[in-house]
Amino acid sequence: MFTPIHQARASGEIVSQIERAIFAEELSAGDRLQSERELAEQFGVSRITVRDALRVREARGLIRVKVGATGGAFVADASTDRVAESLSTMIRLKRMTLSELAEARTVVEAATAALAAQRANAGAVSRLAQNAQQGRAVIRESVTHAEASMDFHVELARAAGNEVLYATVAAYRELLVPALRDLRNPSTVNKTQKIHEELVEAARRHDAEGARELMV
Amino acid sequence: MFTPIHQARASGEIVSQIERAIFAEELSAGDRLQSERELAEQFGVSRITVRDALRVREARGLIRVKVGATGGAFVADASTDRVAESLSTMIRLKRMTLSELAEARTVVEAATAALAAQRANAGAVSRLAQNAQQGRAVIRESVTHAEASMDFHVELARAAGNEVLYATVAAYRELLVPALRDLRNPSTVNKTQKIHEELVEAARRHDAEGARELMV
DNA sequence: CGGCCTCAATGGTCATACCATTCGCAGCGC
DNA sequence: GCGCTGCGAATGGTATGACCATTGAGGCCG
Repeated sequence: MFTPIHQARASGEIVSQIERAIFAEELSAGDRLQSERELAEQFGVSRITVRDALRVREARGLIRVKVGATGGAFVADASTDRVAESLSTMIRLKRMTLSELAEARTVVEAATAALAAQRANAGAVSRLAQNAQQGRAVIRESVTHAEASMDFHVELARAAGNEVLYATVAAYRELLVPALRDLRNPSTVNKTQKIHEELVEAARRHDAEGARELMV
Repeated sequence: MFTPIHQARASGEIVSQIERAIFAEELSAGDRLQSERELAEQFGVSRITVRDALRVREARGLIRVKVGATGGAFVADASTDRVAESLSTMIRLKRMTLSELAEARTVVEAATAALAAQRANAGAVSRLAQNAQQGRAVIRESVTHAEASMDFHVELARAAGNEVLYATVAAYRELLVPALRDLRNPSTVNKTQKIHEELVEAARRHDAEGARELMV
C-alpha cells in the first residue's frame, strides 16, 4: 500500500546523494570528494558500500578515481565519451548496422550543417576553414584524412551553436572511428575534401539550404 | 616502449572478459552468469573484485542483478534507458538549455519523420494511428497528453526503421519528460494533436516532404 | 640548491563472517 | 489429493580488519 521506506541497497542511496550534490553545484568539476574511509564514516556504512557507490558513479562518468597519496574521487568534467560508450554498447547489443549509423549521421548532420551556416560567425568560419586546410594537407593518407574529416564534422556541429546536437554528432563520431579502417577508399577522399571546402564557403555565405544539400 | 602487461585494476580485466563474452554471443540476453563466488574462484580473485566488475557492467546496463536463491547476474536485453541516462547526465553537467534540446529534437525528428513516411508499412501506420487515437482520448489532460505525444514521436522514430535514430529520439524524450510540467499549455494541445493525425496521413501516403514540414 | 629517500595517505584487493532475500521442497493439515 | 506452512539452501549485500601498490609531499643529505 505504501512505498517501502528503505532503499533495496544502501549503496543506491549513497549514489543518489552524491549525484544530488554534484547536480546541485555543491560540488563542481575538479573538486575532490572525501576519502573512502571518511565517506564511510559520514554515511555510517562500511567502506565496501561506499566503494560500490563510487564504482557506479565512475562507470557513469561523473567522477574519476586516482590512486596514491593525493588520490581520491574527483568530480569529472562533462565529456561525451561516456555517452558514446553507452550508445556504442547499445548499438552492438542491438546489432545495429553501420549503414544505419551512417544514415542517422547523414540526417542529423544535414540539419546541423544548415544551422551552422545560419549562425557561423567569423571565428567559427575561420576555425572551419583551418580544419578543412588540415584535411587538404593529409589528403594522401586516407585513414588520417578520414579522421580529420570527422573532426571537421564535429567542428561543424560546434558552429551550429547547439550543445545537444554537438554531443550527438560527437557520439556518432566515436562509433564510426573504429570502422574507418574498413572504409579507406582513396577515390572518395578528394570528393570529401572538396565538399568540406564548399561547406566552409556556404557557412561564410550563411547559405543554410546549400549546406544541407552538400551534406546529403 | 611496450604496453604494460597488467591492468591497473584486476577488476578492469574482468570487466573486459565479461564484455567480450557478451558481445561474442557466448552469452545472450537472459542468460545467467555464475554466482559471484563461482566467478571469483574461476578468475582466481576475491569476491570483492568480481563484485566491482559486476557493478560496472550493471551501471552500463549490460547486466541486471537479482538477489535470492535463484538470483545472480543476468545478461540484460538492450535498452535505450542507459543511453538516455548518460546523455541526461552530460546535458545537465554541461548546463545545456531546454531550448537547445528542443531545437535538436526538431531537426532530428523532422528528418526522422521524413524517413518514416517513406518506409512505414501497414503495421507501422496502424500503430501510429492507434497512438494518435490515444492522444485524442486524453486531450483534456495536458500533462498526460504531452507524454502521449512523446510516445507518438518515439513510435515515429521506430517507423523510420533506423535503430540509431530511434535511440537518439528516445534519449531526447527521457530528457524532456521532467520538463513537461513547466510546459503545460492547453492552447497548443489541440494543435499538436492535429499535427499528429496529419503525420499519420503523411505516413500513409508516403509523403516524406510533407512529414518533414509538419514536424517543423 | 638539487636530487634522493622516507613515509604517510589513499585506493585496490583479500579473507571471513554474518545478514536479508528468495525460492524450492518436504511435511503437515484439511 | 490439494494447498498452505515453514524450514533450509543458495545468493547477493554489507561489515570488519588487514595488507599491498601507488603516489606525492616533505625532509634529509650531498
